Amino acid sequence: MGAMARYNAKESEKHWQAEWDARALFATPSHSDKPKCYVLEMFPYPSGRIHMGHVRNYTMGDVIARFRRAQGYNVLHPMGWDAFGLPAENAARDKGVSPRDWTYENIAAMRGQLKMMGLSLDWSREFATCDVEYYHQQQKLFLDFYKAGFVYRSEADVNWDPVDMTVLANEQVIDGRGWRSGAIVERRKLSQWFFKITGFADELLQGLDTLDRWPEKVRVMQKNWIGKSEGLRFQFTLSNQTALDVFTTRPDTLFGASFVALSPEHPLAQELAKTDKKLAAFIEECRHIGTAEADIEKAEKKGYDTGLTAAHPFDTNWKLPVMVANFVLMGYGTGAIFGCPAHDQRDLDFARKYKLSVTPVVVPSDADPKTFEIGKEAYAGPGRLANSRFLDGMTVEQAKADVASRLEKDGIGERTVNFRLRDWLVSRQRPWGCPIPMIHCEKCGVVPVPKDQLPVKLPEVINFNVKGNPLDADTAWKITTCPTCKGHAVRDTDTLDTFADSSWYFTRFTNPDFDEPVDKQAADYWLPVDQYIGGIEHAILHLLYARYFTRAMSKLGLVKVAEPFAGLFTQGMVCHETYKDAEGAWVSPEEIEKRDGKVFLRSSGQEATVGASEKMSKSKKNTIAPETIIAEYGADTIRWFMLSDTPPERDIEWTDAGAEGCWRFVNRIYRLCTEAGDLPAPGTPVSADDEASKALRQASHKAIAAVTDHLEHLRFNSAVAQLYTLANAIGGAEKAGPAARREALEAIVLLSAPMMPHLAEACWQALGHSKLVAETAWPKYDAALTQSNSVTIPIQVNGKRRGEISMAKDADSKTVEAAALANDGVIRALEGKAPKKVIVVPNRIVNIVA
RNA sequence: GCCCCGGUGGUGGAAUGGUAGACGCGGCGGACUCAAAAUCCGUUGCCGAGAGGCGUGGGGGUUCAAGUCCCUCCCGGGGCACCA
Repeated sequence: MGAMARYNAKESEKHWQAEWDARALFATPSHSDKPKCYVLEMFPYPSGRIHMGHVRNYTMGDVIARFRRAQGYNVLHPMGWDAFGLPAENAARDKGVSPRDWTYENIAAMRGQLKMMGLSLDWSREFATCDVEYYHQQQKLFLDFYKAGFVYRSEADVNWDPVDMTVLANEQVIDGRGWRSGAIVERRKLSQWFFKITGFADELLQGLDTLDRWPEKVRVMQKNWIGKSEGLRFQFTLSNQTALDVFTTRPDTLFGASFVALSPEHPLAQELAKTDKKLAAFIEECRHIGTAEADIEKAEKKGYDTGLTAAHPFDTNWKLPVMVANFVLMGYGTGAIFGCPAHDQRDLDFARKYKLSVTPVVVPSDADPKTFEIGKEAYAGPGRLANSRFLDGMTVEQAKADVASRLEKDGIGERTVNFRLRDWLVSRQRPWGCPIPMIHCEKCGVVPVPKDQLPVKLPEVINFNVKGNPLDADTAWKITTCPTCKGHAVRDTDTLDTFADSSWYFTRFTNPDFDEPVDKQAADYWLPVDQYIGGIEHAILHLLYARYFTRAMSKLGLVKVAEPFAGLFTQGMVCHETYKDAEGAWVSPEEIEKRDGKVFLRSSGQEATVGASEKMSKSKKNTIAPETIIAEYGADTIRWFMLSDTPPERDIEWTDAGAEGCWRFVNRIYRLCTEAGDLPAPGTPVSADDEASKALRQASHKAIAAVTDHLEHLRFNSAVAQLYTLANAIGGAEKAGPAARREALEAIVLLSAPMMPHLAEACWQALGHSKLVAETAWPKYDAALTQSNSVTIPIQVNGKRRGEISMAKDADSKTVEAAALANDGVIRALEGKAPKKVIVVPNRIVNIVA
């Protein structure tokens, strides 16, 4: 045994990364007899540096990729860059650099940082969405979608900055003002491109049921977002002889109606406001309550009586007042409703305020219809109809169907399905995105760019010293000829929402060099992604858009699958303590030091206050730079930290003490392997001859079984705990034979390899192997060795633990019962009483009922 | 308001209805050292000298047995929101 050698992570990691590269171990072959496994993490925006969130995300993905590779799968594990978007434009404007150069420089820097993490990525497939070749293929897809009728053009509101003469993204509008100019933002109508995602609303909803390896939470969020509701659309005839369309999901409550309400934005309300100043003022008031004040006014239901009445469809003598109400949304249904206060809380609040009638028409089964009354709470549950003429006695479902059928027969109603989901507006008036391959001709109108004239490339130089969209101002780029009539025409100067870029990149990874968007053979082999990993913040939009794209592509015959991600995992955030100085300004972790459980500023020695642990963010100055940690301890330590202790779906807190603990463990494994003493040659068969060897062998095989199972289920923290347990067993097994010790050491190296791949290679070499761990199969366990042949069985008396006995495994119940009753603690607890009943659960527990 | 998750030692967290607190961090005691670091050994839910008692947010229930299942309430986090 030599002096304790410390593991030189820096040198070792560089060395093994070079070895993996030299053997191209992670380049995925296009043909293989092995089963496939596609592991993917959400690709990053190239901001310039990786952060702890990336480290956590990519570590988890890498563990799965390496684990599956060792298990004999053909693994695809690619990486790329979500490279279009606003930050590059901002950098270009602020620093005068080209967005292209800025982006590619950031990519180079981040690629270097990711490589330092030792991720088993197939870098040969790397691309950025701003690569001409990628957006070229995306333009072809856009044209395919257009041809198939998945794309249409329509007017839509945009945020317009009248000073900068530009369209703003929602996040660029702060308190109603442009973030850069400070000008009050106006709403403007522009002709915009839409993807008709609503055409797939039902499919996208039903598809959720097939995604059994998605978090329930995400499926619920998507379901709510799509927001399907089935109901009835029908007409009221108003006192001014016009017809008013309303939508309801509760046609059964029609006899409980006490008013009809319009959205303030409803055309009829607008029309009436022209001659009714008070109504105009009310509508104006509603408009103001819009966003910020909504919280203050906190949902007080308000209305205005238009003086019109609506005739009840089943009794034309029955007149309902027509109100304009602030809680009716124009964007949902028809923008008009009938109110049934007894069975809808909003309607009830409204009715009480304006003293409208409240008639219960659905009575719960445990209530008496004669006396059932509505107080402050509307009743929305099941029951039988009452006060409803021909509907009386029916269930809610029966009454819904009956009303719908009658109104359909009368020709004034129709059953409809309503979705909350809207079509996807994809036009962006921005220069750093995928140009929309369309041409506007004075004579021919909107004409697609013929595929053989693609790509529509972004200009080499984008001039930001203009008002508005640089592409629009670039006449040389914009002016073109019409592909149809050869006449004067201009290009569409909008680019696609960057969510489009990330909606099919995983498909492109299956063959990124193909000269069409999709190599069907490759895509059909690799898709769906078996395990997708990313942040919960993408639970709705990115994942829904990607699902939509895949379905649309599937309809076009480009891919076989309808659902792109068979398995989804959403990891938690990385948090850190926050610090503030005496003035209340945020202070970064590097600026403080801890002494005697207190925190002081390094610069002044002043005491600082410690705040809650929060998501690492620049604004709260509580970030830790991954490269600093890697430089200090190496990539394996930071990877191990990210996997330890905290379940992967929860938020993890970065602590220095925890990082040091991880580094100590790295060294402990290294020492166990390098100071193992004499071991038999690799491959020597093991037999358990003595107790100590047998115990160690059992520990090894239990660990193999447990770690394998935990990794299968992404329980990284539990896998980590098992490895600590095995390390403890090896450390305490001086008496075990050399063969059993070799077996245990090899197990711990192979099992920890997906998490700490560089350390594993160094240890594997120290154990005398010439092949790399990255080329070595996952260890197998001997089931006989995962169980001991004697078991400790606790004995309870009346459910309280009073003793324990050691028994042979699978000993028969009578023997166990006799031993239990003979136990001292049990005898004491029984106090001479005879047991009434003895429950023996084999190998687990005995409970004596006295 | 509705829909999801959560609530376990000082702390992060384990636990197919069957020994609550595995494993890590931290603490305490010790060994080695001139000393420190590193390392190693022991110990560590609470009360109690001990026997023992009490303990998984509160209350109730099912069961031989409940952190786990059921009811109810409280607290924290997330999502959606006047969606008719």
